[in-house]
Amino acid sequence: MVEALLLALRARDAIDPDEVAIVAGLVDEVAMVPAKRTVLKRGVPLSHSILLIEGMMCRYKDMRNGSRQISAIHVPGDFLDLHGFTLKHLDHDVMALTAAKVAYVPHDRLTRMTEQYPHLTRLFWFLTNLDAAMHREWEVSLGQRSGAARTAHLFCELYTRLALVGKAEPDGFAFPINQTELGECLGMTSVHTNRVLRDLRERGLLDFRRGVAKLLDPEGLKRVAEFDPAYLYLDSRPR
Amino acid sequence: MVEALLLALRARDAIDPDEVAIVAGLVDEVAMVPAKRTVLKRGVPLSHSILLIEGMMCRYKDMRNGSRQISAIHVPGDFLDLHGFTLKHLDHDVMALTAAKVAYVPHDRLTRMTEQYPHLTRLFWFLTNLDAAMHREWEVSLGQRSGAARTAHLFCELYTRLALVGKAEPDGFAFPINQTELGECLGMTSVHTNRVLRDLRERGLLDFRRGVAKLLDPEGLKRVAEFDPAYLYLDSRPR
DNA sequence: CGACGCATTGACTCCCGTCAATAAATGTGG
DNA sequence: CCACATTTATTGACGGGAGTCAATGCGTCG
Repeated sequence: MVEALLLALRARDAIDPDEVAIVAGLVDEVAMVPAKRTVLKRGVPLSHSILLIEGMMCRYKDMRNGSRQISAIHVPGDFLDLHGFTLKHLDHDVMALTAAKVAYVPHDRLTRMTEQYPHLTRLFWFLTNLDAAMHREWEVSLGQRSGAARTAHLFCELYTRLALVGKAEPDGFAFPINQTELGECLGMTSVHTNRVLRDLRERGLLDFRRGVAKLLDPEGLKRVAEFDPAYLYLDSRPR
Repeated sequence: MVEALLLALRARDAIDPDEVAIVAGLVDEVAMVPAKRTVLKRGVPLSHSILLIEGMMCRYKDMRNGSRQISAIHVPGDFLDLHGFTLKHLDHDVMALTAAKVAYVPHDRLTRMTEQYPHLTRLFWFLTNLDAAMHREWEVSLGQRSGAARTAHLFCELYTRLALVGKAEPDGFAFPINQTELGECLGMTSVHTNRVLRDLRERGLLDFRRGVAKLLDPEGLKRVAEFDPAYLYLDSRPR
């Protein structure tokens, strides 16, 4: 159940067998979620956090005019709302992009973890700081990168993160999202997203169609994106 | 020394006197920093976190073409790099916008805090989650808001945060930043920033000149910005 | 007083949004 | 398996917000 989470943690620090058991013991129930379902609404008091086991989800905020900004994409092994443990309610919504499987982690178990297991506490704290690091990189994308570079960057990031939990193919990955939603990640309209995707395809960099991403030229894509995975903290060291 | 931090914490949860002493005891040395100085460089191993006592700073990332994105502004009471405690090195730089006063908090003291004081640990964890919430709101600004709305939003946010630590006047606040740097927060060039500021001034919403921001029409500014302070979590409750 | 940083403005360009039409893919019921 | 509806992708035409380049003005300070 927590295998993907352990892969993510082990990429950042050593986890001993006791800790594996404790992490596994955090999970209460497991549930299935249909695609497109909003699973967390802003402002609602929280009593548990949700670990994504299978599928993909996203965090987003809606504007009054109907537009939407997606602020993060979630892959298996990610918590959707570990930050909700200390925030107590969210400032954003979370929605399933695909049918998904999730595990519930009651906040009282996390509280107990903070009382008894400081190293795991720091690791979980690290996970929320990693979320923030990704948010910062998205700020850079939205503020400074061109449409094409920002699109390329998103695909580089997702490839890296999915590969870490064994969900990527050698040349690409499944990314079941439409162009409207992709545009909502990138701060672009679906029309412009479509044009950017055509441009990247014609340049032999990326082919994204029908929910499948093929990295035609990974190195070229990284170059266009100015992608440096340092912000993903893929170095195992004591935390 | 830690008064502003305590103001920020008390706005979010009750702090008992023992905890005040522990927080005060986290601080090691205090230092002055001249304006424009980069105080933290990405990638450098960290052994302490830095609390901002006086002045303003920012987090930023530089692009290869010389452009820069500022991803956060810091006010007194903010940690510049509390996330560095678990990340161990930063993914961004931090620079002083003004002359500033900072306090060093050794990581080993924070580690001891995680071992002995779970409630304070959760509060400090909360602070980093608050950073992430602000990053998310900036993503929304950069992705969805127009230049004028995003500028208005930034000033609304800063007014709220500065007022919380007693650094705002009734009708505005000191914000010692030039239009180039302001543009780097907003993902715009300095030229366009200038035009947006003129527009907001002519509309009677905001007057920002020579490092001083006057909110001419706070309600109108909030309306233009679609500013909802919920993401700043200004509700005191057990964490 | 002169140098420098910063602010302001104009002219021009272009990336990207808007509006709209059409095609292609997907789903659904009979 | 077909007919139809719905969603999604694609493309064109047009306009506007924001970038670029460049000139000028202004405030500060050694």
